[in-house]
Amino acid sequence: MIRISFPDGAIREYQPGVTGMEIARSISEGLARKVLAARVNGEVWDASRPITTDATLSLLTWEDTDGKSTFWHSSAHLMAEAVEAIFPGVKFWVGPPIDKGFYYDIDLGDRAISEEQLKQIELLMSDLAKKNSVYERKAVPKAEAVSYFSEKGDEYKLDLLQGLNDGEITFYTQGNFTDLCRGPHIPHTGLIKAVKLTNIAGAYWKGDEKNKQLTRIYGVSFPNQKELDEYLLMLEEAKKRDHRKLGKELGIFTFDDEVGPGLPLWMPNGTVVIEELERLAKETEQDAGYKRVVTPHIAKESLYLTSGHLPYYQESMYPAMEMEGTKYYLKAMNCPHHHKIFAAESRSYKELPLRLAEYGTCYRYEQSGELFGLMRVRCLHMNDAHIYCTREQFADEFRAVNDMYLKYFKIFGIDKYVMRLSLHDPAKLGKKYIDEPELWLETEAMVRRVLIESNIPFIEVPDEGAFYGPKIDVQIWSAIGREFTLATNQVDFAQGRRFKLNFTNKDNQPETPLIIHRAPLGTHERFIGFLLEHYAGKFPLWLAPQQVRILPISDKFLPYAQEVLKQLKKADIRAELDDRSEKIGKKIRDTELMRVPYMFVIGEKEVNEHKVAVRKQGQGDQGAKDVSEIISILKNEITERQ
RNA sequence: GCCGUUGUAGCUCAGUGGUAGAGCACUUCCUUGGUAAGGAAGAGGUCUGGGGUUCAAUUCCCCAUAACGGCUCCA
Repeated sequence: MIRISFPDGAIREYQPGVTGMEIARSISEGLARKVLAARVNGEVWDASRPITTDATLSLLTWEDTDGKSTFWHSSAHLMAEAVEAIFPGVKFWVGPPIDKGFYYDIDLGDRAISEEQLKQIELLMSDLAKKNSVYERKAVPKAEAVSYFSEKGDEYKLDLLQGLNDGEITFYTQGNFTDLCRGPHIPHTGLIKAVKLTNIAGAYWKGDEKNKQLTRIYGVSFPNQKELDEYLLMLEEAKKRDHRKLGKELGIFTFDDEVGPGLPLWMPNGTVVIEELERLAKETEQDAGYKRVVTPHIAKESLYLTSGHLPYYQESMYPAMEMEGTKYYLKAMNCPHHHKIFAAESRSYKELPLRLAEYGTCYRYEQSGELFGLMRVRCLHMNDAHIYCTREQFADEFRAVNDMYLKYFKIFGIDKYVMRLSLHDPAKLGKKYIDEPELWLETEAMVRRVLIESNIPFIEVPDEGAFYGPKIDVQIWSAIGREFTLATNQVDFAQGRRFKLNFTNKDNQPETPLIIHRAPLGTHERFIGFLLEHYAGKFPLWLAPQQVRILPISDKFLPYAQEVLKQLKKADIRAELDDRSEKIGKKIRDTELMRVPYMFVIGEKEVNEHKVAVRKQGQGDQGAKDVSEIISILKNEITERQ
């Protein structure tokens, strides 16, 4: 007998060779029907795979992340079976589960899949699922696997096989489809009750743009129709939060073909948000000892040769313009300009840390296919600053920058993000990374220590650093699930030297400062795009382009409404008067749709009592208040940035 | 940049090988109504741009361009 330990601590004995499914059945039929896979000694297995030794066991269902992944992986195989039936002779690359669903990369030869055919594949998948085909696992000697795929002429699977050793190669077969696959899989196709193929896209083989492009089909599947319906509904809801849609509806920004792709035009409402963000940044930076600077949008070629950005990033910069025989570039980053301000005067250690801040305008020639609403643009305004400090000052400065991030995130209620510490790869020193092995290790350790001491959860990723030093990125996700770096905090021990920056230290010796690049609010573009989605267009009062709209019930009350408007403006509250001859219901609806936080309804009663009927966006009538009283409430809410 | 899809009024979208339509928005008039759409009339389009096929192209084909879905990239 073998001893099986369960997650609840129970230990039961079974015959050697018992399967996860058999154990499930011994517990209850209901459980057995739900089991998708089994975690045996920490490894996810087919529920049908025999267990021969003592083991810990968790039975995985749809409720488990690994259960879901297995389910989607099996769904990818089911899709492949359907695709192969409709397009005989296609070749498959890989078909993994992803965050929400699965995909399969397919070489269709010179064929293409139309939307209708996608529907057809989806229908066939449902039919095939109903056959309850079992996913059968078979261990195959490498030679046999190679000859199988050689015969098929499948260079993709042969390529996969190259990386595998004899003895670890398995095939899975369900219905008419056999695939080289590590597994595991769910018991049978009948568990897949609802399928939706979401989109078709091109994807480079092995993710390398030099390689051939395969066709990728994305899909998602569920154990019942209800969950699929809910998922589709959720997607619809997410689309409503999309900053591109909200930005248009709320008059925040627009694009124009004649201006150019990726060059946003900020409309009056969006400009208000920009100005409020800048006000916040200026206040915060002033408190933190920053000094503001302003630099031009262009610079001579030599500046970027000194910085090292040319030629490495030339492709991402707008082409040079030539003036009197000299090349000028639109700036893609502010740092070289700031370094020149540092270099403009002789510096003493007494001046450090020197913190130079600028909402700098940068232009980057992002690839056309990369542009994405406000999140990825070609003209951006960075909440940029560079801190020049000594090595001794570094940790404190870095910590202060981190504290600033957290302060901002609290104001905006940002809690869904991941802090990512990007490190260098020692093998690429001198190539991708500046060749300063000790400085790398030293600064990485400093950064890591600051994060740990500040109790900030973070993940570490190797080989993602900037060429001049390690960095911390704050990763966020857009409404439709795309990942972006919202803010960045970077160490730079390279550019100080490149620009021959130095300060005179206590020993009267020149010393190169360490530099911190930081952009806690990222760029106006990405940050406002993010905020639109984060707030679903409902900006807090202090950020709202329009804070109050006055809604007279009839034209008779316009004079009093004008009076109230005057008082609001005097109090520096962004207010407008809806003086259209519309009914109050209509005015309220329009104001609600524009997400104006406060409405002041004015009728006969309010005029007589010298009040306004306050209505809050999304919350309805709040009762009548004295004008001066509500103004002081709003002023407080604005000042506190609630 | 690559693969795929799309481009019709300010917005959302119908539609057709014989020079175009709806709703909302806009203008004017009527209405003066108490917490999410009052009524009427009107104005508004080089059907993304350029070529081609055709007696005739917004519609079919090609190229360009932009957006969208991905891939790649992201200082």
